[in-house]
Amino acid sequence: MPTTMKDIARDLGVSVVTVSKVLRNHRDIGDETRKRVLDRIKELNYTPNLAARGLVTGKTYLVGLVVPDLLHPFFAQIAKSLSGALLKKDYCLTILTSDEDPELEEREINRLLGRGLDALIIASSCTTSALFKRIQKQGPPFVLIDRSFPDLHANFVGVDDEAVGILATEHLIEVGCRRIAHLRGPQTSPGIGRLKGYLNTLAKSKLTPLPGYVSTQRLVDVQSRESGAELMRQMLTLHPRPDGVFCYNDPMAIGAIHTILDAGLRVPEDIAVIGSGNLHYDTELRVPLSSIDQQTELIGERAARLTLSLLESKTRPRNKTFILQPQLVIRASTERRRRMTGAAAKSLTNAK
Amino acid sequence: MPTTMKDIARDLGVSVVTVSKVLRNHRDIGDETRKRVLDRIKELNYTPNLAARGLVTGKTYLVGLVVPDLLHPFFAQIAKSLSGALLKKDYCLTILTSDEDPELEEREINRLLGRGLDALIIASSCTTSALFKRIQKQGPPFVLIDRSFPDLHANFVGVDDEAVGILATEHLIEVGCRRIAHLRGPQTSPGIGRLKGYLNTLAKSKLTPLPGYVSTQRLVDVQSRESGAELMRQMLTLHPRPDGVFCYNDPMAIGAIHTILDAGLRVPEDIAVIGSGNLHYDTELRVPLSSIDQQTELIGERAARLTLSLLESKTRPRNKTFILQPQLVIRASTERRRRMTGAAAKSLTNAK
DNA sequence: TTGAAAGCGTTACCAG
DNA sequence: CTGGTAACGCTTTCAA
Repeated sequence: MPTTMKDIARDLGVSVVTVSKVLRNHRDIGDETRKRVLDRIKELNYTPNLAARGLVTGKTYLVGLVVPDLLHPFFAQIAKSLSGALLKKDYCLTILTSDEDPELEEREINRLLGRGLDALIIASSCTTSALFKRIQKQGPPFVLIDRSFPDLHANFVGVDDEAVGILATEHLIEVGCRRIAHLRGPQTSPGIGRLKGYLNTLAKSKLTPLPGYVSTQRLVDVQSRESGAELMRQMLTLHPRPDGVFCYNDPMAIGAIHTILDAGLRVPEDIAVIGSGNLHYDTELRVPLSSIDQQTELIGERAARLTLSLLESKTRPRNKTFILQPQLVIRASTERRRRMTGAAAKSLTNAK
Repeated sequence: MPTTMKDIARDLGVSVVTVSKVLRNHRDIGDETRKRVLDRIKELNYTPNLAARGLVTGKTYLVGLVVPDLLHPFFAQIAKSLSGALLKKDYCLTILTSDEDPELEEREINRLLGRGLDALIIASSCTTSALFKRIQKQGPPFVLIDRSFPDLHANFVGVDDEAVGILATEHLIEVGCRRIAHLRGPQTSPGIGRLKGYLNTLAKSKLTPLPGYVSTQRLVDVQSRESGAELMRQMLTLHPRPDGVFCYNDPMAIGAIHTILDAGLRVPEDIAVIGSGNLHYDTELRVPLSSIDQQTELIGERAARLTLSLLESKTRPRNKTFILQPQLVIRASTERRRRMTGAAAKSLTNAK
C-alpha cells in the first residue's frame, strides 16, 4: 500500500488538510510546519493519488492525442514533443491512431471523452467539423494540429498549406517543368490547401494542368507510398506525360519515384518530383527527395504550449491559431537545369 | 456535468448499488431491472467515472509504455499495436520517450509509478536491472520488450538477438566477405547479443575480426544514422579495410553506406552492408538495404496479449518469455557474387 | 495559521 | 435479488 496524506499527517501530528495545503503551495502555512511536511514527503517518497484528487477537482491529468498514423515521422515527432512537455507538468499523454479513418477516429475520441480528459489534441481525418462542434459544446478544450476546418473557430497549430502548394509548384516551374501534375491528398485542409496553392500558382504562370494531371483519389491510404506508386502509374499513361509532379506528402513522392524509375525514366531529368514533409530520411533515398519542410518541431512545441495554457487557465481562453510558414528544401529529385526559356515554354505548353 | 450512477438510480427508483452491479454484469440482478437500467444508460450516454472507480478498486486503467525513441519505426509500430489493443479493453496507453538515456528513463518511470499505473511496458535503455528489481518488489506488473536482462526473470517479448548476429554475419560470409566488421549497439541485450552472434559466427568460420573491426562506441546516440556514419569513417582508415559490415540497426547502416559512397567506394562491391530492423523504407534507399527482420508486428501483438493477461488476471501470473526468430532479408546492399572460393578466402584472410 | 466536516462517484460488504 | 452503509484519498469550505 502506497503512502497517503493521512500517514504523513499522523506521523507529524498535523491534520490532513495541512499536508494537502503544503503540497499545493497554499500560502497560509507556517514556515516551520511546511518544512516538516516537505521533509517527510521526501522521506516517504510520497506522491499524491491523482485519481482521488481528480475525483474532487474534476481533472484527470490525462491528455489525449489522436493522429492518423503514428508511423509517420511527422506525427511521431509531434507525439514525442507533446508527451515530454506534458509530463513535466504531470499530465500523461495517451496516443491513439485513427488510420486516417474518420469513423474509427470518432469512435476513439468518444471513448476518450467517456474516460474524461483534461484536453485533446487532434490531427483529424474527418472531412466535416461536426464532431468538433459537439466537443466545443460539451467536452474538454482541444487543439487541432495539422488539419483545420474552415467553418470551425478553434485552437489550431499548423502550416500554411496553400503556401506549401505554392512553394512546391513555383519551384517545379523554376527548374523548367511545364507539365506539372499533382498527386493530391485527402479532403482535409492540408490536401485542399496544397491543391489550391498548386492550381493558383499554375494559373499565375498561365499554365493549365492537362486532364488527368490532378489525381482523383480522394483518400490517401495509410500506405501513402503504395498509393503514390499506383497514382503515378496512371499518370505515366497520359499523353503528354507530366514533366514535374508535386506530391501531397513525401511517402507518396517516394512511391511515385519508384514507379518512374521502374518505367525506365529518370528523376529529375524526365520527371522532377517534390513532396512535402521533409522526412529525416529524405536525404538517403534512391533519389534524394526535394520537399517542403513543415516545421514539425515547431508545431510540436507550439501545440504543447498551447495545450498547457488551456490546461492551466481557469477560464477557457479564447481560441488561438498559429500558422507556420513552410520552407522549400531542394534535393536531387528536382535538381536540373532549366531546359528552355520562359517564352519557349509558354508557347509550347500553354496550348490547351 | 456528466451523468452519474446516482442520476440513473433516481430516475429509475432503484439504488445506486443496483446500477453499479448491472454495469459490471453482476449476476444477481433481475432481468427486468437489468434491462431498465441498461436502457437508461444508453439513453443518457452514461459512462462510469474511472477516477472514482479507480479510487475504490485501486486500478487506474492506465498503462505506460517507455521506449528509447518514438521516431524509430520499430517502436512506433509497437506503440501503435499496443495502443489499439489496450484501448479495446478500456485501458489508455501513455507513451514516453527515454532518448536512450537510462537516467531520464528512470525519472520517467518513477513519475509514472507515482501516478499509479496498472501495467508498464518497457524497452529499457538501462544497463542494469536494478530499477526493475525494485518495480518487481513494489510496483505494477510489467513487460520488457526488445531488451532484457540476463539476471532478471521477467515478462519479455523480443527477438533472438544472437540469431540476428548469426544470420547477418553468415550472410556476409556467404556473399564472399572475409574482413567483416561490426558497428555495435549499446550495452543492452540486443547490442550484446548481436555482437555475440557476430563473434561466434566468425569464430565458427575460422575468421577473426582484425583490430578496430568492432566499433568501440558504447552508446548509440539517438541519432543512430550520424553515429553510423562517423564510426564508418573510422573503419575506412583501417588497413586492410573491411569488405563487409554488420550494423546494429538500419539507421546506423544507412549512415555507414552514406560514408562509404562519399568516400568513392561502392556498396556492395567494395563493402557489403547489412543492418537490422527491416525498416519499411529500406527498399527505397540509395542502396536498398539488406537487413534482419525483427518481427516487429508480432512483438507488438504478443506484448499486447501478454500485458492484457497481466491486467485481467487477479493473481500475478508467473513470468512468460517470448523469443521470436529473426529473418534475413536480402537487398542490394549485400547482393554480389562470391568473389573467391572458400579455400582461397581462408588462406588469404585467416593469417592473423 | 490550522483543522473539522462534507463530499467527489464509485465499489465492497453485509443485511434484509 | 436488492440496497444501506462505509470506505477509497483527496480538496473545498468555513469556522476557530
